[in-house]
Amino acid sequence: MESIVHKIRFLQDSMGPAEKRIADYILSHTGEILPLSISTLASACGCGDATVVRFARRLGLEGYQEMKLRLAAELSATSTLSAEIQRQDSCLEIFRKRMGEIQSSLAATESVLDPEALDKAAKAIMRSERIVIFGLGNSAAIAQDAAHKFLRLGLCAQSVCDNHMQAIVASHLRRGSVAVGISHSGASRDIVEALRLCKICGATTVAITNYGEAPIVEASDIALFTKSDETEHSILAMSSRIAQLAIFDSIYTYIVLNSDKAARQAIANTEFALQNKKY
Amino acid sequence: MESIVHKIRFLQDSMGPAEKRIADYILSHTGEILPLSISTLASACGCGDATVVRFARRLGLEGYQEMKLRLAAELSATSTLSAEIQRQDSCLEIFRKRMGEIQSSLAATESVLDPEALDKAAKAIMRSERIVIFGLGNSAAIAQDAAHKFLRLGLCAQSVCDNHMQAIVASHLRRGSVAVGISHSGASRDIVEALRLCKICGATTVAITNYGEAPIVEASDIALFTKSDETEHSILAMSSRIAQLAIFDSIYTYIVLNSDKAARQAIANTEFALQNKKY
DNA sequence: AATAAATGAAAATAATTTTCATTTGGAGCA
DNA sequence: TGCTCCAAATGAAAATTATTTTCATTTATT
Repeated sequence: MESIVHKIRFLQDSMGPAEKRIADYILSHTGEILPLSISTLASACGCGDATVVRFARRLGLEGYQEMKLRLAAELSATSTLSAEIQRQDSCLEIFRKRMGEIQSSLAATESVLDPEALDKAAKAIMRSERIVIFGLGNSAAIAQDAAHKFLRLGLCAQSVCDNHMQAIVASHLRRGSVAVGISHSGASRDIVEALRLCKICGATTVAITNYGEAPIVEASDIALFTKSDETEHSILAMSSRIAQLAIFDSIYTYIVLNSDKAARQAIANTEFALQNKKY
Repeated sequence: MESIVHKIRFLQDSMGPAEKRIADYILSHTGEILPLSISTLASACGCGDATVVRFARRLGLEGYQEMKLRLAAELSATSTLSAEIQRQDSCLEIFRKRMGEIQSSLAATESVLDPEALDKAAKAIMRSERIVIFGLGNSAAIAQDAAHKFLRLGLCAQSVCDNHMQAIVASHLRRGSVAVGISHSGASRDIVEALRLCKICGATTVAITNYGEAPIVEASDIALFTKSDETEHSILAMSSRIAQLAIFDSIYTYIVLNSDKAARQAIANTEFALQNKKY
């Protein structure tokens, strides 16, 4: 199940001029296609009806009808972002609108995430003998959450959220360790420095950031990018933080699925150990 | 913009028998309507084509076509939860599937969240002279993140993630303070005890949990519920954690929007103070 | 029995798909 | 270079299919 819009973009170059016009038109007027009949669309693109049908078939669909249905489905999935949060909104309305932002940020992150880098990071963490995760401010909570996850798996993980401690810990890492630095801006001085130090000491370094050009990227062996469009009120980069959480969660899940019985046992042990903390 | 399915359910009773059959059929075969032509559907419902058109018009739509488009859009919004995470999935595929879980958990949370309780909690926090947030394990990261947010607003907030400290801090609260306890299960002994103590001391207590019957609810003045369907691999209640984050984010945003200039200035000051921590 | 609402068959309209003749852009060759 | 041939691409129109409208009939209600 793939996105039609993606597919159009992908196949665009292998099309003849008339079909390419259709592709262009749909990509630039995606939202306005739905009410158009095939002949309206065809004449808007200066081509015959048949070409539109062929175009739909090329996308692997039954015909124009199905294309419209699929587009409708996709648009609804994408267009939750419409609503701007307003001053008089109730808290629940804000929640609802935030949901949309979260969703679109996750979708954007999915499209920029490098699949190989992600797998590589997961494998490195799974096999490492020690994992340290650096975060400050905003990102400290994420670092802590990630460490918590990995600890439950029985891995030797630790979050370090104090810039002095980060320097100290970094300087004692070695080959076989993995260091993860989290910084939305990618420009957090202490995090970047710590990661550089880790690299010098031979550890594998992973960066999680929102910006491709950021200093933190150079200090990392593996870079994982989130994506969020910061609007006025998302000063705290809320949705990029959720994308970060989701990245760690995927890595966690990947490790659970790909590790031996021992790791599963470790999870069970954790559960058991926590049982008597509850009513 | 209302849901077609909702509308059908709502209008169902005011319809004649033939239209009601259509309503029944659509409600019980929602997913299978899309490829059907109007006459196929009509004969499946034992009625004429015209009745189907009338049915669509009654829903406020142009005709059968538009109804199908709307249904397609709605279905896609609902049916993201389909994919189970599999052992051989790549990390990115896991990410993609997690996105769906997050989305459906947020939607479920939105539907169980009590709007008044949420506004009440936000107002209590906005006006309080001191805010403490309790979390342990999983929830510690959320508590920390929330405290971080409120601190940026210039509020007197603090996360406490050590059960001794929780008891100590709780015992010193008083009227005008707000205590927030986060526990997915709602049964975390230390959190519940701390919250009880807070209540005795006169503080306003807020609980964030996934279960309506949980002990933590009784210890709270205001209860906010998340909702997540825990499947096999969501042991760590990932998606409920995201719902918790989103709740705090909504509260944060609400406060930003509803407070005076001073709070906005506080945010700006925070940004400024952090500037020289970056490259 | 009178009336209004509901309904479906069939006609009218509209949309989509198929067919097929024409065009277009090379590739091969003298 | 100019020519022929071929395959791919294209659109007009025909054929098919789907949707909508009309209107006579049925059904329920007063």
